[in-house]
Amino acid sequence: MPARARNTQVERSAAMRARLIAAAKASLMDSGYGRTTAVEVCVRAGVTRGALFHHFVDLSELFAATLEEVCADIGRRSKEAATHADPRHAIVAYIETAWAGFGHPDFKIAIEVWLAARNDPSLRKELNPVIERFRRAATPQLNDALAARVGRSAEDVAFYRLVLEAMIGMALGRAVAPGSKPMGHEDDVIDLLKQLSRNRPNR
Amino acid sequence: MPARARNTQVERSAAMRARLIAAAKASLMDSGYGRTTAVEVCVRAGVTRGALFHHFVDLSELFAATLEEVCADIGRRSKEAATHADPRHAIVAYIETAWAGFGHPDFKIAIEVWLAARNDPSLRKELNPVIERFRRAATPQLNDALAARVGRSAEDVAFYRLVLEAMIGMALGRAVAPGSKPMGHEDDVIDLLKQLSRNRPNR
DNA sequence: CCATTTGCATACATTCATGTATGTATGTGT
DNA sequence: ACACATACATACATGAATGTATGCAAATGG
Repeated sequence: MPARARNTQVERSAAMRARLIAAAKASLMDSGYGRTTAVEVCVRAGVTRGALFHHFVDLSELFAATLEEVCADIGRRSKEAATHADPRHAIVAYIETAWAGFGHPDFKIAIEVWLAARNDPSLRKELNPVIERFRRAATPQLNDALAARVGRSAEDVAFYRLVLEAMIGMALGRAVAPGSKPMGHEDDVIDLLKQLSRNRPNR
Repeated sequence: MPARARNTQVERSAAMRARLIAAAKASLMDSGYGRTTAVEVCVRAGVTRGALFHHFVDLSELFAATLEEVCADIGRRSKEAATHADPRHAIVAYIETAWAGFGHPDFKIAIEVWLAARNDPSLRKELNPVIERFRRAATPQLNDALAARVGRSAEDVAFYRLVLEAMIGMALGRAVAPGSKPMGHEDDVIDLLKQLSRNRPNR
């Protein structure tokens, strides 16, 4: 294949699509869903709305793609963190990997879109597959690999839920804080969770 | 004072104001902030927008009044629950009273408005006093009565934060669930928290 | 090298929500 | 009873956001 002077058309197209998604993420990050309009996204991406509606038939489709990317990021970060996690305590390791995902500022994007989907039926329909996949992945009864890590007894599952809900609560707190700044006590809570998990009756 | 055949003007005015707030709560509850418009509220209240803008100069003002009422409800429910709570374990009692507030479906209304305030500067300005009051009330370092209940050591505060964040996480989960239905594991998590608090090193 | 597709911009039509200005009837104080 | 205020409705002006239809230049392929 001959060396091309410029990028091929499909490459630039994919790059534009990625730029639009990145712009949507940025806008969601610091303006929230309510103010993430088509023009807002396009201004950030440096294109007109023509470009946007060429790549996405709908705003809902753009948001779905955005949520998908954010979820993928969360998963990737968690996976990457898992390689460094404490191998002796499965739950402690899980806490670290999960917090690598939920504790990241980008999780605010997921919250924004997710919450918005409740109201907009079109958006909800578009987001449904992504959300459902995420929900299944986070439910020990439906995800055996997860159950293997966090345990299967009722107490284990309850503790797992506690960990998750606390993380989500802190992520929400960050999302509503001006500038999405982390609250002061996040690390304290995570440390406490690890400590509690170490002291739990053995499985 | 002679018995009046009809309500006085100010009474009916206050009733109308209350009806508008109730309509806003209902709309926020099942349509979310994004779809809670002036017409939506007024249709539910059975009046025209003239009535709304007569009682509230702004939509932001309506939302502020709504959030204030919801926060008051939460406080009232917590206070009421406190009379029934376990008197032997302060933290256990606190968990019960707090969950009486956060666990109530109406908390979704607070989440909706609160999150929206991040984007809308006018709304944020209007809501700021209510939010700030709430934040102070929920911070042991700033609320001595609370500190007396949950403890003052670093570990105590961390545990208190864990309780709170988990409750908020569950409230959010309920808010994004279709129909705002409670998730299955809420009571399990609350029970676990109580159990954990009983096993904590004494203060 | 020409025909066609692709990628994006421009312009338009439509919807919808806000806020304001104005009108009116009913209650209220003197 | 009369002047005035209050409570709400009606009508209007404006702005913003969406989605679509159209236009054009560049890339692709036969």
